[in-house]
Amino acid sequence: MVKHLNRLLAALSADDLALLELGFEKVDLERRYVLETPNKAVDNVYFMETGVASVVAVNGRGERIEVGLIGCEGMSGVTVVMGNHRSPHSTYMQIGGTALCISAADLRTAMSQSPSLQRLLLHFAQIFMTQAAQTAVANGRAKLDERLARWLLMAHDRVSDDEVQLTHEFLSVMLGVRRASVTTALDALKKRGLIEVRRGGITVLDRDAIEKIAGSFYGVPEAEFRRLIG
Amino acid sequence: MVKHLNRLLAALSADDLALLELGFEKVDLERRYVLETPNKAVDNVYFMETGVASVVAVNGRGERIEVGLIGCEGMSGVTVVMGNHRSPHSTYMQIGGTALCISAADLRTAMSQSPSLQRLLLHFAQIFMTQAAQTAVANGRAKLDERLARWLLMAHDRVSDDEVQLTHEFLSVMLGVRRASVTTALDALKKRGLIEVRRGGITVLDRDAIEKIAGSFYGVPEAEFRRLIG
DNA sequence: TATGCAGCGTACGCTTCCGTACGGAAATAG
DNA sequence: CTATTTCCGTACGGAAGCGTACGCTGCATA
Repeated sequence: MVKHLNRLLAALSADDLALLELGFEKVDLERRYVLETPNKAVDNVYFMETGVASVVAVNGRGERIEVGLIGCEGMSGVTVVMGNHRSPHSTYMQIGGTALCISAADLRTAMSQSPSLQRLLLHFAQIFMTQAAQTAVANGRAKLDERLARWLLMAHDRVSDDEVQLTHEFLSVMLGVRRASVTTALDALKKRGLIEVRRGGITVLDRDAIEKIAGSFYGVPEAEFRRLIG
Repeated sequence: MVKHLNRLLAALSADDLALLELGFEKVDLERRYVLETPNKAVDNVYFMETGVASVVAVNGRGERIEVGLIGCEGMSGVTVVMGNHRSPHSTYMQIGGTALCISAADLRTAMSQSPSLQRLLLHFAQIFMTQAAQTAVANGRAKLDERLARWLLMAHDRVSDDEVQLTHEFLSVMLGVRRASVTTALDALKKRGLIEVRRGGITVLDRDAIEKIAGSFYGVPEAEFRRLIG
């Protein structure tokens, strides 16, 4: 039996997995690929294998900011799990990768047939909600270097090696700050030898030290994941 | 038949309501009363009638900040609806009031007996999640006056008259800023004639103008509520 | 090999909000 | 009625991050 790269699928029973696998299609998702559009029905749900997607909100001034991050530990389309068809946020790939795609209709059917499947996906929805809440905490209370550290750790958790491939520009959208502020903050980490910065990529060198900077702004949803899914 | 003050209960069918009403107990909730404690099992769930409760997170420095607001449109214990027993946040009364209280166990039983009840409560959970996400947006992108306007509007939606009873100190915890910053920001609104400020209370005089200040930082979860629950 | 562009480093004045703090006014208790 | 506590108004220096902008560099294309 093939082990799934996606940690939600890896946690499912063989029966529940079988319910989903009929509808699965493996897809490549390039950077900037749009998984969900605000207030439009969600047609497909993606169980990420590699790569990272962001859930992003836009305000009235056209400014964007990230409210959630999804990688191999999760899925897009949490709204579908909650019995809904759309959400006010957009979701797109931040770092390219692959995923198993299933139609929202097929997922709904599978969930209605298996309480244990529904249970697991609802648990993930709660973790995702906790992530959004902790993002609110970080945005309200943390300094830029702490928020940057938090984001790097969350991204690091979701990539296979130590390299996070993205530009300062993208990162600035995630954090809701200027591109120049990101450059400066990254430079501070670089000078302390905690990361390596290249054009279009950041390599994590000293994760422990970065965790110290992030402090309690990192780790709450991650602990919930371990508790609820394992 | 008695109409329920709580808007979730008001939206339920007679059958679903009957499932819950056996377990209900009407309770008075004073300001500062704690409904949920971080990482402890949730014993009771409250369908608010009057008053306002806050879901609050604490960071490693002991600073607090609000991630969600609950009034007559909702319930505490969203975590129970998602099939869980606890959450990393605390919930307590911000403005005293009354609620219908039901044990988490009874709520779980009722939900398992009625898919339509589960559906409605899940819809509320999604609205609550949207609120947390929008709080992240506001904390990351909005200026203090915008966030204050947003909070006043959300509180105003949840009280019967135009008076919101709370101190600057409480409000500063909600917004995650200094008490003095709240005083200054309120003063600016007062000078424009949009609110009246008294010791321990704020009266909304010109809601439309306050909505203009809040801009798109207010209204997203409210629209979701209308769409999903009505 | 030249050209263009996306991405990065840096700089400067400015705004917002913080940390701290002091004093006065309104409510509450003795 | 006095004492005490809670709450509110205000002030000042300072830090963080913004808006803007200019120039350099690595990579891709022709």
